[in-house]
Amino acid sequence: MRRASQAAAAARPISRVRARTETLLLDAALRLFARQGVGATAIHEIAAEAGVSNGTFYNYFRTRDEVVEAVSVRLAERLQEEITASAADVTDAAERMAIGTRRFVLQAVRDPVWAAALIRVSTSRAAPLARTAAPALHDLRLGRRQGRFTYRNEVAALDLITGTVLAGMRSVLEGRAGAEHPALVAGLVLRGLGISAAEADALVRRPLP
Amino acid sequence: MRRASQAAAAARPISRVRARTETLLLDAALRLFARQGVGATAIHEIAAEAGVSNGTFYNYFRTRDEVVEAVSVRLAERLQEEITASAADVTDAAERMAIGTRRFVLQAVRDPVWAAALIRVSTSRAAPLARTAAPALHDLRLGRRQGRFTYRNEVAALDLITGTVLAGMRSVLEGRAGAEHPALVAGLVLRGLGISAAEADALVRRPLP
Amino acid sequence: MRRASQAAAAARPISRVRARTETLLLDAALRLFARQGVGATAIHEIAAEAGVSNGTFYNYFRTRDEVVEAVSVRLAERLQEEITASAADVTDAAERMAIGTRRFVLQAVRDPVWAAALIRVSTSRAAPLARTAAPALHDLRLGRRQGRFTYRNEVAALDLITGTVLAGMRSVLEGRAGAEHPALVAGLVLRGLGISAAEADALVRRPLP
Amino acid sequence: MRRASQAAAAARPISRVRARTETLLLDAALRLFARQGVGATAIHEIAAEAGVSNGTFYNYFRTRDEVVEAVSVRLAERLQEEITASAADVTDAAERMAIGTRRFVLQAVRDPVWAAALIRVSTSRAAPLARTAAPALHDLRLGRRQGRFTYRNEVAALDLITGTVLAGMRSVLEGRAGAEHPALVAGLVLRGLGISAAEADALVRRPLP
DNA sequence: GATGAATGAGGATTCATTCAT
DNA sequence: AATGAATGAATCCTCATTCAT
Repeated sequence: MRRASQAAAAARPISRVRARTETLLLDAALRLFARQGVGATAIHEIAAEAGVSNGTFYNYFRTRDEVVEAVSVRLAERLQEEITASAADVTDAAERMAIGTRRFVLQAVRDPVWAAALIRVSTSRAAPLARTAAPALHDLRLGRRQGRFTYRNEVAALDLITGTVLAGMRSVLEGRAGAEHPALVAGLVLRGLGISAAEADALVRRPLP
Repeated sequence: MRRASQAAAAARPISRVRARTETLLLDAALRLFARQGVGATAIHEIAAEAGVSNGTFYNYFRTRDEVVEAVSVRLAERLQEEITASAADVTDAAERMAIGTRRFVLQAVRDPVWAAALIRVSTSRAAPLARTAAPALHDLRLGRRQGRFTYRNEVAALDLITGTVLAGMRSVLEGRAGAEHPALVAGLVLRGLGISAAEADALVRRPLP
Repeated sequence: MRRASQAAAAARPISRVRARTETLLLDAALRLFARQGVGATAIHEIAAEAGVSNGTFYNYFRTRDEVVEAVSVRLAERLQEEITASAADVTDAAERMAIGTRRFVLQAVRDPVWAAALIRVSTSRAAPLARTAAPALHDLRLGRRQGRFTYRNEVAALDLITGTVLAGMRSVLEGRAGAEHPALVAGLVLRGLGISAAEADALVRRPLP
Repeated sequence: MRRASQAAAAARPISRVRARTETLLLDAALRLFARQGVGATAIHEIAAEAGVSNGTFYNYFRTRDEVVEAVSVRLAERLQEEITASAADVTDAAERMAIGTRRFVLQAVRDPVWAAALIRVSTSRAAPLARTAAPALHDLRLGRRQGRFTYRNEVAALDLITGTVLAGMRSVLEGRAGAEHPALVAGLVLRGLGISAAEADALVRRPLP
């Protein structure tokens, strides 16, 4: 991030109208990606869903990939806030993990559109997954340092976490899961990371912050 | 009109030529799905890859979804054989699970095309996943009856198994994983299902049958 | 019609099987033309409707136009028989016309498939109309010689006859007409040709031969 | 956001450009339907004839049937004007009929493209015929109330009028008819409706308004 | 004679993108 | 900033026709 670009940005403050239209477009894209998937969503549909004209889209994004990218960033940002807000002052890695995994699956219950978009986007592009998984990786390492988690390989442990959580979200979206699903999924992940069954149970029963 | 020909006509014996062309098309589709994903593969590409003309495709499949379906079935069938052959006379559910999960991830090492296609297809359609997961479900239930696995919810346990294995396969395909990955992934899954770390380690070290 | 071709035909008498398959194909084509129109009927549909394979069609007709032509001829031939048989020994042109026009419209009641095919074919090609109209033209001229019909122009008079009869057939096919329609249509045509209303009425009430 | 623009947006004011392109496309379609028939006209031909690109067509019509429908409406509209303008202040139904039928056939002489399109369209779809025939039906009923026409059945009488006129137009288009054809056809129709030959002759000789 | 697999030209349709207003 | 008309490449799909068996 160079000074110059910052200065340029400062020089032409984004107008309120422009910001609003961009939000309309991003929200529309997110809804459609969730509903129909990334590949099946046409640009004119996004424009129509946002209530603007076809051409307006191109005042904001140059290509379709650019919207997909922007939507991913937006999804990731919401995640970050989610994670940060939830577990800011929790220091035990196991507890952090219990919170994070449950929040994700819970979010699929609360905001299926968001969850569907996350799944859709994360299966269509490899990049954003890394971004989304960053906090998990952080807690994983923390847990090992704290002697809470025992695992031989970081990549495999991340597979356990991200794979199980994503599958859990899908189960929620497809109606196979009950209200307990966030806790159940979190419990299995914790056991996989070496937490005893009893403690895992206890951890996932604590109220979410 | 002889009996034989009548019977033959009723059975609609698929001609050798027809069977061969269908195989060419399915193999071509599988390769392309693996390489580019389902959504990004045009029908004329499949035809070209199979070395037949554009129109020939439509003598075999009516729509693109129909090929996707056929490819999934084919992938699932290969799995079934794989699983069945590998663990036919293993009775301990934990050992069966150790075999099955390792075989899947190992298969991603050995046949990346197959693995990529499986991942691509399983994220683009919900249906075939159930088919693929059937043996896992069987072993899961068996393990509970045998007192080997402890889990509170079947759906969540399946999320653990399928999610982790799929993520493990992705890690292999994307070059993040080493030669041990099949065993590592299997070990984490077993621990998640309640097997002790020590025993899980032992189970995933046994040579594959 | 040259001797040579007759001799040739005699030399290779059309096999019973061949004649039968041709009939199957022509009947199938006629049904489909009636049902869907000439333009919307694919050759493989004709083959399927006839219960033979795709390629067999081409053992009988070289192009699609050839079937259309053959169907028209067949339609015209049936007409000729119809007309000839019905009015063979009727000498009064007005009565012949009363019979011919009624027979056509009546045929639409009795064999809607035939009628629909005739309409479909006669609007898609100009040629067969002339063939079909030949007997009407003959009776028209006869009537003038007999002093029964008064009209100033032959083309216009033919327009009256063929136009009204075709429109009458359409009304029958489209369900707008009752059982009396053949007689009603015939009566109007006769009056148009100069027969008094009273006599026209009497003529179209006579039983058909 | 001003009132005016809101109202305008609600009314969706068809832009001048849009209206012009639509006219180009409709005119092009009409010419091609006349020249080659409805079924033999490809959409890219219409676009080319109109001088616009292939895709532009689809900004105006969703399917080919939609253009056919639009062309029929357009033809029918022109008819209405024709009829209305010609016979606005003629009260005698027989005279109105003499005018209407002659105008139609005359129009085939003057604007063969229009006439060919009308014939092509009216034989390919049933619906618009009703629209076109509406004025004829009106005059028919008027004539019966005035005691000018005698006919037993309305459907049959309409068959006489529309059938004969269409056949007359075809004769004109196919070069079988002379300059008198409009009057000749009209005369035959009138006689069919019960007008005496002498009076019919007189009526169809009057100059057209 | 019959079969049906293969062909490929041609038509229908979609959609990302440009641009003048 | 927004509009929406126009574009044309790309894809899907159909179907008449050929030909080896």
